[in-house]
Amino acid sequence: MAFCILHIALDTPLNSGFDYRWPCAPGEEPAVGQLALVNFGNREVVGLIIAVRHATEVPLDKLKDALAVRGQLAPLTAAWLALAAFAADYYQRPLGEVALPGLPKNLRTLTTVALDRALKKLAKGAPVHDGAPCGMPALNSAQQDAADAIGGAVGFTPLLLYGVTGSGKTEVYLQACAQVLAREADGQILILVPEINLTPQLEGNIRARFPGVMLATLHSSLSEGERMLHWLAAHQGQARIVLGTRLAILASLPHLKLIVVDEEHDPSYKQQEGLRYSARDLAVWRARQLGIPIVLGSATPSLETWHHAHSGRYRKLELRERAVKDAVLPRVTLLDMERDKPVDGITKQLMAALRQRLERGEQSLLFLNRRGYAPVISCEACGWISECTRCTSFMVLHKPEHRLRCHHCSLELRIPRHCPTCGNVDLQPLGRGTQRVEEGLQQLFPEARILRIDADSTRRKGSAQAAFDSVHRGEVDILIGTQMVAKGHDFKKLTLVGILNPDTALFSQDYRASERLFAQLMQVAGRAGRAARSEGGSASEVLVQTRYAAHPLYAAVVNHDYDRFATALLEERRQAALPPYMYQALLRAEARELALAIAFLEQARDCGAHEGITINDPIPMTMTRVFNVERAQLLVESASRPALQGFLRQWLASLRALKSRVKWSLEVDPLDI
DNA sequence: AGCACGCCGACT
DNA sequence: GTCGGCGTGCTC
Repeated sequence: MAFCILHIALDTPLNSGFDYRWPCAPGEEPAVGQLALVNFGNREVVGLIIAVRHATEVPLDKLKDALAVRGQLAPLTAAWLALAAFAADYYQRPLGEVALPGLPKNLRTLTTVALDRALKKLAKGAPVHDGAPCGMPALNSAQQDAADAIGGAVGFTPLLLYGVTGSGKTEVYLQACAQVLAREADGQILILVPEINLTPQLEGNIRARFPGVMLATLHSSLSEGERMLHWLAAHQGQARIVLGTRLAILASLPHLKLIVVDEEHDPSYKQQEGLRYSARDLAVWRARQLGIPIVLGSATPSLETWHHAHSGRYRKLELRERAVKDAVLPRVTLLDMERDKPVDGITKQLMAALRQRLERGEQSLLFLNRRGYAPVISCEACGWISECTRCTSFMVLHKPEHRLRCHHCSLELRIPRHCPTCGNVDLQPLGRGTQRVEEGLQQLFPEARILRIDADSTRRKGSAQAAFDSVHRGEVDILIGTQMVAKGHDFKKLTLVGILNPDTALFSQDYRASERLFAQLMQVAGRAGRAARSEGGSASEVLVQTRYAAHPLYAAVVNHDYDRFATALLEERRQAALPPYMYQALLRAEARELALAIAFLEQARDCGAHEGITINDPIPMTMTRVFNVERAQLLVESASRPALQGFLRQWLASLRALKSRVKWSLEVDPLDI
């Protein structure tokens, strides 16, 4: 019997290509990009055929026969395989580890019968939404120009859609989508959003706008069954719009014609474990490879994107006004905490503003990016503080649960009655989290309806949605929340945003902290005053409590001037030789003893040397210990991306050869250093 | 990563 | 005499 050799990528950390025999007549070989079921070790796994050959260097007695080829499924396209290969190469991981986890699990584990059933379900009539088409709202001229520029772009065209919150970026996306759908008979569009809780809103918009057009969503909270159905709908070209979070960048989209990355600056586009890819960067690569336009939308673009837009690599489309007529940007005022000492974390001026909204029946939002009651408790007598025994961090006081909790290893303790070192019973909470602010507010405004939204208050499934709904229905006067409340929601009756304690980010070690703080302040400020004044909306304002009212970042926030701020920041980065003027990779090591991790990194430092590459000294991570594991890292830099890529490839080979017992990993383009 | 094989301490 | 600890090494 004639056979061919299938070169198959498997989800293994090392050397992901394995050869298998497949009995078949000449001319009837399976296609590259098809999935195959094989015996690997003593288990059955599904792999991806990446080459079909007639010879192999593997000794014939080692070769096994592949068990089955999933012939009923169209092969993944060469373009998709190229994307996976690029990502594997760029992030220095084996191909199988990139390609296979990107596929729905059911595709890998399902019996052929179940797969056939799913395919039949899709063939019979995909879940297409119908309903009365609703018309496109009129765009202002800047929006129209932007939509036309996107819709009419030919070939690889990266566009930055730069517009303040409320300037109507979503409308621009939708109208550009309409143009592309109308022009490209079976064209597909990929829309990426940063978080799952933003999808329902946009999903509703898209369904209403494009009745009869199939929309598939891809994000981590789908059930496995749904995920496979949606993935297949995209893979077979039935879904013409795919809306998803970062993992959707690896969706199979054979007729992709436009990519939209909304809030492109958002850190959640960066995967923070396993394959640490940037969905935004892969999206740009994918657009270039396919020769299609890509829109990166943001009110506060990442400095990388800003840099490209100003060097001419990306085209900048700007929306200067809020889209709703008469809606103006909220007035931002700094409240100097040195002059107006806060009580219960709230200054007199902010308190007066809250009282005024209560009297007018309007809503207020207080933003504090710190959950729990207090970040630490301490003994005033001996100076003991509630440190985690497993991490380099503090145990946070959670008063409603009567617990101390470590936010890094989730160690929980009952609140000690007395100091563990000196026995003093007077243990004091230091600092202020959302729970404590909520408690203070209830005393200050006993008549107000106060709601706290943070990861603790929304632990149960669906409770976040329920909380937001009750705000929308006007059942809440004062909303207090962490970054969970900063994104996406338009609260029509909200006219006051108070920012309680943003200063810590100003003096952070992390050079990206100020960029992130600005984006966060703009985003949370954007929750206010979205309704038009002519529709009864009143002037809305943002009050920022700070001890550093003279800081240039706050001046830029007050003036809504991201241009100047970003341009100045970019110049600082250039002078300090930081990204985007420098390309970085981070080697991390972890061990029970810090010295072991450092020793490994020193070995790593000494076994690599290369022209144009800077290898820094190993340093312990800021949070050295997490869950009793000590961590250290080593930064590698180069002004040339290709040089860095070339170096990393050979460096990793020598690191593997060290056969160290220390657990290590490499991150390319790290966000947090 | 899994999952074997493999060589040394406490149990029916 | 076995059960099982997790150290080393392979998977076409």
